Amino acid sequence: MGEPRWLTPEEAAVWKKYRTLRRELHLAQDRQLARDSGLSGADYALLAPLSESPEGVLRFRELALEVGWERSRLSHQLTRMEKRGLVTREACPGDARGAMIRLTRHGRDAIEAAAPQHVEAVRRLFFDPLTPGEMRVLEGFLDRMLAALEGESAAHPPNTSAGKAARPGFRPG
Amino acid sequence: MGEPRWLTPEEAAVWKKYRTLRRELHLAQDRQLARDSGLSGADYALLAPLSESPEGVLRFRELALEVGWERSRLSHQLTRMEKRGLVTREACPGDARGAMIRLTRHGRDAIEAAAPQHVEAVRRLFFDPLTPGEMRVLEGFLDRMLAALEGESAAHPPNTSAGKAARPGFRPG
DNA sequence: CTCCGTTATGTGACATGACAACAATAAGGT
DNA sequence: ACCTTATTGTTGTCATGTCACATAACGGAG
Repeated sequence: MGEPRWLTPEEAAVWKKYRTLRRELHLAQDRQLARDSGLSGADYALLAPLSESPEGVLRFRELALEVGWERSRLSHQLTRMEKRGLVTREACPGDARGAMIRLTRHGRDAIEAAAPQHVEAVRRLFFDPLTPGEMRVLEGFLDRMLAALEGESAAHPPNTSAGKAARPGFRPG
Repeated sequence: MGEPRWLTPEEAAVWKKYRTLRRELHLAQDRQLARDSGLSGADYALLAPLSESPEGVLRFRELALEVGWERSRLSHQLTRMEKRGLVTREACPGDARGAMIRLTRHGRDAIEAAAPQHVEAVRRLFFDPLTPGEMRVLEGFLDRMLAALEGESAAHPPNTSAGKAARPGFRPG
């Protein structure tokens, strides 16, 4: 092993800014959601795809694929949300192992009340500072970085991006 | 308040990719560190600035400023690291409130063993997929997004609305 | 010097999330 | 049918991180 390819000062600065942005943006959005609607970012991430599904119901497996979470994380989060009356679990017809996750009336009310202000926050903090040209550049290296990640741990997390095309709409979290 | 500025399909796709990248990159790096050196990302984040300071000592306040963490988070993490023998706490000369955080021998060994492989991972996953031009573009909007975040804590009206929301995910037009 | 607002750090309670081990069911080969 | 393997979810455990609050010491105004 030779000398590692240390970061240049410029690279170190960018890396530090990236990590700061990641932390602060995440925090700002969680706070905005909690303050304006009493939901956590995790709640919103799950309520959004559920609210977009035809009947407000998704199979556990489908929801996991949609949000790209590990199963245990999803299961824990659903347990917490079930306790708060946001979703319910039902048996899955045709597969006794499966679980259907259903949005409750309360859950739908919550996401619908939360969405406008949350979208506004995403715009203000993320898209408004971007020019259209920059957004394309951004998408380009998001794609390349995600591709680089695929090779990293071959069998670990469920891969969300490569599957179906994104539906028109909004799924923050 | 009128209709929210919902995300376009392109924006929604970029936003989803960004969140996926944030999650997967963070996870990949934590795993790389844990596997190769037994340190967590939080450990590394604190050991790095400590190891770069002249004596391997920083005042709590300086360390907090350096990494940008909340005080309580830093305090908790230092307690855990102290238990594992990575750092020690000492009194601060000249200010009885202060705490000096000192890297132990074990802590220095750990960060020095971890650094080469970690830097290599950062390169592979973050910088290698970027062209030099893209890196400058990236830095530009990192700066602008960070600036947008600064204004956030100041002005934000409490949740006055509860007005009826459009279906989350439904994009008008 | 005393009062008092500010600054510096610590703590407890709780939500979140990763990992590994488990239970149950489905699927597939022989 | 039988045995083996893969899929689906769930759970325990532990590290992390946030919030609200507690504590102590500094520093300036009177």
